[in-house]
Amino acid sequence: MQQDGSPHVEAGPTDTWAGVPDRLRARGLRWTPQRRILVDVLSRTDGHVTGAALVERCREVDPGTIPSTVYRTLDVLEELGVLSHSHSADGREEFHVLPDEEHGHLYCRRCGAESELAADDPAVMAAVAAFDDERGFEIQVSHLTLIGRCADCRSAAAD
Amino acid sequence: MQQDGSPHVEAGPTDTWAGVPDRLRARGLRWTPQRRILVDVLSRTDGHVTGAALVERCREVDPGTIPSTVYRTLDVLEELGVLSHSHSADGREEFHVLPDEEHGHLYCRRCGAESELAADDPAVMAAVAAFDDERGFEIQVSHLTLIGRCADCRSAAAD
DNA sequence: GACGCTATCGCAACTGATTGCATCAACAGG
DNA sequence: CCTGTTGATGCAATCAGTTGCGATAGCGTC
Repeated sequence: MQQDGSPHVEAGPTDTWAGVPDRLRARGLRWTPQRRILVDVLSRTDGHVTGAALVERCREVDPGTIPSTVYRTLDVLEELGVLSHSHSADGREEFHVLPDEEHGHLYCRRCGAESELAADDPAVMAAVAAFDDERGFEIQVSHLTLIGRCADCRSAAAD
Repeated sequence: MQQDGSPHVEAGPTDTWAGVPDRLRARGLRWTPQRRILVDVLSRTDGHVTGAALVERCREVDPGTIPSTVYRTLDVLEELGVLSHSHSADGREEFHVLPDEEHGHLYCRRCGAESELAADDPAVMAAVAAFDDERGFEIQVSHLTLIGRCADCRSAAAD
C-alpha cells in the first residue's frame, strides 16, 4: 500500500503524527497504547481544543482513559513541539496543533466574541516588533490571549 | 475622631474602600461580615494576589471562611470596579487592586521571570495603538499576560 | 421595633487540572 | 525469546475555582 514509487518525503501534517513514535523513542521515551489514542485524536483535530475535551474524546475510544495520563502526554507532546498550549479568556487550558498556523486569540469581555489572531496580522506584528525593540522580549504568539472590547461593543457603549 | 475640618474629599485608596459599603447598598446589594473581612484584606493588599491566597488570608481572620463566598464577592467587587482579575502564566486567577496603576504582566517561559508591564510602557502603548488602529479593538491592559522569552534568555539560547 | 423581600451564605457536589507513589509494561540488550 | 531498567500508567488525594440550592440574614419599609 505504500509502494507509490514517489521519492519525495511527505512533510505534511500526516507525516508529523507518523513520526511521533520514533521521535519519542529517540529521546528514550515510550510509545504506549494510551499515547497512540491521544495522538490519534489529535491528528483528527484542527485548531484548538481544551484539555477536558481531549480527555473526553479519548474516553470515546477507550472509556478507561485517565485524565492525568492525557495531561502528562500532552506535556510530552508539547516538549516534542507538535503542539502548544495557551489559556483561554476564562483561564482554561487550550491546546493548539502546531501544523496549523501559529496564532493567538482575541476575546471581547462584553459580547464574548472570540476570534483568531494570525501571527502575520498587522497589529500582532506591530506589537511583537514593539516588545522586541523596547525590551528585547519575544512574544510567543501561540500563547497570546488578548482580552478587551471589540469595535462593535465600543461603539455600542457610550460609557 | 473625624472632625478635622478639612473640606476636601479624600480620593485616595483609603477612601475607595471606605466607600464600598454605600456603593453596594446603592445597587441594592448588601454589606455583610464576610464582605467586610474580604475588603479589609484587600485594603491591606497591594499589587496582585491569587484567589487562593485571598481565601487563605480571609481564613486567618475567620477560619470559617468559605471559598465560594470569597470568589463570589470578588466578582461583585470587580463589577464595582475596585479590582480586576487576569490569569497568570499558569492560568490561575490573579487579582489586581485598582487604586494601583493598571498593568499587565510579562512572563519568560524559559527562566520563569515575571515582570510588570505598566500601561504607559512604550511597547504596551504601541501594541494598544496597533490593535486600536487595525481592528478597533481596545486591549484591557489589566488582563494582559504576555508569555515568551526575555532578552537574557534569547541571547543565552543559540537555538 | 417588627416585617418581608431577596441578596447572600454555607454546604456539598462537581469541573478542570496536578501530584505522589506503587505497579506495570515498553523496549534495548543479551 | 527472556530479562532488567526505568519510563508510563492507574489511582487516589489534592488544589483552584464554580454551581445549585435550601437556609439565613441585611436592610428598606411600615
